[in-house]
Amino acid sequence: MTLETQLQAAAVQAVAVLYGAQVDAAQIQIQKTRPEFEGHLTLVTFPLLRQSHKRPEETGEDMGRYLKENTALVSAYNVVKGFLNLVIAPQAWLGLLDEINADPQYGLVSATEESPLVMIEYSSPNTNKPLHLGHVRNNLLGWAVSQIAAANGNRVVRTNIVNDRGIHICKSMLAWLRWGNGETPESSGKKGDHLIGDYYVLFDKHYREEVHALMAQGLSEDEAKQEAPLIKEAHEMLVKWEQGDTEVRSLWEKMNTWVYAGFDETYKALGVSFDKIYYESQTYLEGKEKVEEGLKKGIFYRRPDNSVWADLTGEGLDEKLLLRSDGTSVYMTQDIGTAKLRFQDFPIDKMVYVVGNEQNYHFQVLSILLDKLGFEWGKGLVHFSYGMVELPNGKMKSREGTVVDADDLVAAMIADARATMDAAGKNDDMTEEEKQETARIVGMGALKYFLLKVDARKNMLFNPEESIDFNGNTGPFIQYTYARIRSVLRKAAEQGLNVEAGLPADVAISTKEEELIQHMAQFAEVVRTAGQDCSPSVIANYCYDLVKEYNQFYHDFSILKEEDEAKKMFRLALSKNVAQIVKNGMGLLGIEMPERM
RNA sequence: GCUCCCAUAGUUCAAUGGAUAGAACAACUCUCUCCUAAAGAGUAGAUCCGGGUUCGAUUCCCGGUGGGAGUACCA
Repeated sequence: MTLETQLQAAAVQAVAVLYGAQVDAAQIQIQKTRPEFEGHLTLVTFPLLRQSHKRPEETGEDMGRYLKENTALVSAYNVVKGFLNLVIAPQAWLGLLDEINADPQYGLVSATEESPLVMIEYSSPNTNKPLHLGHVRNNLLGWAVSQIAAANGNRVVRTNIVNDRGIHICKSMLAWLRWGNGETPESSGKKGDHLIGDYYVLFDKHYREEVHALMAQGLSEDEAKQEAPLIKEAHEMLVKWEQGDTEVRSLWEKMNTWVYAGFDETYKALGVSFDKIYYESQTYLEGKEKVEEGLKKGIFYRRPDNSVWADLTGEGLDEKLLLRSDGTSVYMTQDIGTAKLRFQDFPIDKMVYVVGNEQNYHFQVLSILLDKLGFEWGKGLVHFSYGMVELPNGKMKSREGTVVDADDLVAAMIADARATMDAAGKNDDMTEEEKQETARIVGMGALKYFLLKVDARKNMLFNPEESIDFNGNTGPFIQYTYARIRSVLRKAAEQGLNVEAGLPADVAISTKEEELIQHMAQFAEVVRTAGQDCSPSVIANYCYDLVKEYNQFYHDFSILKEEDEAKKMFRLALSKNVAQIVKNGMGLLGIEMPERM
């Protein structure tokens, strides 16, 4: 139990005894004491005035006296206006550190058989082009959210819905047939997803030429876009695909295989994985069935042109198309089908979709539709909506060639980490493999931390130069502190000091050390709140704050040269636990910690 | 047009309705005989505008202004 919750409980009791009133624990506001005042934790008395019928200062005095006399937690207090500053007793700090020290998983909760099952969908790529920076944010957020959910005692199923069918795939296929000369990943030396992406771009280039030519002949832009021979051919190919044409299907399968091999490499580099992958080619028919079912039940209606719609004007939204007049399915139909299959496969309690905020409306509608169709978790589905990643010179636009490719980015980050390491020259005794592995951990740590420290909901700016900065609020700064602590602990072990043996029972601790323990203990609460809000950025900023605080502390003295044996052991234990907590926290974000760097 | 989101130092980001709005980067000063200086200490610098709600507002509500997204028989 954290200090805050213990204090809250005691304060509830105090109010009952002093004022004979019942208050909720949530009504007891505890916060960290501002540095300019004496104390560790501060109780805000304003919310209690209704119960005490006294002025804020008097209420603070009453509460402070009660807490000091009746609990072992508080050793002193002072009142400033409506704020009751509490000094926590040294023994309480030692007890807390003991608690943290005893549990390497401190703050993390494991799932049991009865835990809620949370399914998290993320990544969800199209198979016609390689992953870019926007996907990277999605993948890293998805992974972090799933880790945090698991650390909050949920059973987690990570899932991916691959958009492997549709007109966009046909465009790549057509371009490859026409201009590819049988090129393969092996023959070209390109990653499969990049190869297919190149043909997608090639299609677009020729298609636009055709459109321009037609417009020169007097057609309007819309007409030209529809009448261009290439797009007509792509549509024909899509129809053949739907009919199961063997030639088209086998080409489609071949090219998808290339793309998946490419994606797997990227996923591996990003350190993400999935428990269950769904493919739209397998779910879109299910969606049609479900829509027909809804039609029979009268939830949806058919228009004279044969298209099927849902009327959501009662919910304050528009009418939404579910099946085209030719009977083919749209995006929404597929998501309904995927939901159906997932529900068959897993006893889902909660569904989380990690998808960009440009689809807020889509998920608002999906939630209502799933609910109408009888999915229990439909109403409560969570759209974990994240903002776009912008570049200093504007948005990423594939047509303008301003897309940041995921693989290029990963390679650049690792190369840069390696260059920085080599320049620092502290790794001269490492083998080449060790150097490369450390560079990978640090480079990826920089990238992941940069993307995860920002509130997911907000659009963010990705400045390539700043992202590879290793100073300040960055992943490598945190990793560096970790590596330094590990170094100290190694040296301590060489001197025969056993840090694993419990804490010294009796040692004088400084104010800074108390604050550090307080900060560490907060980790449990941070993980809990981050889990409720699905918020990786909260974890990231916590790790940074803790490490920054430790660094200030660390420079005040030399641990291994400390004369007092008990103090030395205490400080080693403190350091060890800071490292452990930071490692756990960063682990939730998918960021590894190097033993050396 | 309609709907939704965002607005904080020069820049990138923080702040369950709480005390004097925190960091980092960039700028300017200092600190390596020292467990890893990829560090630490210091100086300067901000809540878009106007109302409201209350003990108290960056936070909640209303109205502006400025940015972004959605509004397709695309996915």
